[in-house]
Amino acid sequence: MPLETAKVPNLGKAPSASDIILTFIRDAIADGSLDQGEPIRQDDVARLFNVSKIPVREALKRLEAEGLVEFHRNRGVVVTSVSDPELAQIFEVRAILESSAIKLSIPNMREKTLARALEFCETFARETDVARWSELNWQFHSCLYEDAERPFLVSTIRSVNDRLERFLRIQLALSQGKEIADREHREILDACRARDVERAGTLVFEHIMGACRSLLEHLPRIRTR
Amino acid sequence: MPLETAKVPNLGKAPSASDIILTFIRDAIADGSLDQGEPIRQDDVARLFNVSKIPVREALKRLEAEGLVEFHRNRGVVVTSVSDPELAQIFEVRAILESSAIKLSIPNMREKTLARALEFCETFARETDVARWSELNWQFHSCLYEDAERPFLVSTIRSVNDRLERFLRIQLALSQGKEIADREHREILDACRARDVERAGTLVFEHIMGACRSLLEHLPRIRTR
DNA sequence: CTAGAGAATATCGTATACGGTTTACGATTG
DNA sequence: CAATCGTAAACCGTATACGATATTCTCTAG
Repeated sequence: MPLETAKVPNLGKAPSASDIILTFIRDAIADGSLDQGEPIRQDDVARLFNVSKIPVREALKRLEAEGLVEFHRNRGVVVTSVSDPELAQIFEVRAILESSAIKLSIPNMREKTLARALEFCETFARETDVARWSELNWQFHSCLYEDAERPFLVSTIRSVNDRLERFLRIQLALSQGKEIADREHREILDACRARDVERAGTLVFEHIMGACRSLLEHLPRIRTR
Repeated sequence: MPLETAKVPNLGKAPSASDIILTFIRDAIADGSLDQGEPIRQDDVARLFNVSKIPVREALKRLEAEGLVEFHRNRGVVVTSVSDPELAQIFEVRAILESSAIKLSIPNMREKTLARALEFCETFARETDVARWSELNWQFHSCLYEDAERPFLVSTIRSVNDRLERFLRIQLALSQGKEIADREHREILDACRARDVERAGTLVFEHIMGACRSLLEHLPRIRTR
């Protein structure tokens, strides 16, 4: 009598306290509620979740490895500050990886994928809630890389994107930010339809570096470094 | 009276217990003393260092974020297994990033850098201690990317390399592995001297993917996945 | 009123402790 | 004898506790 294995909630994969806290802090950095340079008090977070510091520290250690926070011995954890040149370099790595991904993807790209990408593109264009733009933007991008069948490449891109998330949200919210993104998305899609590998790669590269440029132009940075 | 801030050993960053354990376990995975799939018992490591489990767990959490180990809730931590396709994808990302890095580097490459690279190249060729090959190989590669002045790109390459470290050591130890690497290093160096950006990029890409191929050919993998 | 010493406070890093889950294994039953 | 069950041991995740370090406050000397 095999029990209905399908609909049983999988207890084995229940997230641990540190998993939940990890996601919470990562999101808080992404949406700007934790600004760069801002300290993260372990006891505060622990109290917030009614847990001890230990799962909090474990979550923070993972975020440290992801580059989102920094530990300062005996002084505490702060959200990593990103200087302009660093920001440009992170965008550049993203551009390198994403343009490679789309080049690998196009030769295998199915009609169905093109249709889904168009769908995401239009959902993005229609969405009025600023908070969701970045998420829909990612759906469009990652959809295009799916047929490359390179999960590791995509997850690497994802992790670079995580570092940029807070800035991407700002960039899209800039005047024209979303409109320009939408226009460029459609051009990229056209190149994919035409199976023009080189053009698509170049467009993706420029799409990303363009976002970087407009961000740097509009960010009045008063930071120390 | 600004003291030489550059060369003062930064006491503020004295390594914590978890830092030391992190390096220890990472090295153990790199040199093969911890094989893939092998469990890492928190209490054992703690006893080894005469500390509690807590710094051990924090180190493991960082290694989890680096992709070197996996937590299985209530069952323990194991060294991440890498399937053949995954391995190929990691090598490919490395090839993409390193070929881009050298292309960005060559236009700014100084004579001094070329001289240093040649030095590393020859030290690598002369070295007889298998254990040091991989380290010297990295010195040669990273030296070539220095003039790109892209620290983030180089650190991204470094982190991809960390995932491959255990396999790179195997690859270099294969018959002819080191000799082929040496020959290709010299070709790459020639292209750099000639400032031939495209050729250098292609050579680096092929150098890395070639290592990947020879590794996959010679790895008799009996793993489940 | 200011600079500096010293005490009080906040926060950190880690040890110890413990309940909960998984694993190993011998007992039990069909 | 094989399969299942029950129990004990091993191991994990997290709470509590505490010494160490950093920071802030207070008080005093100049």
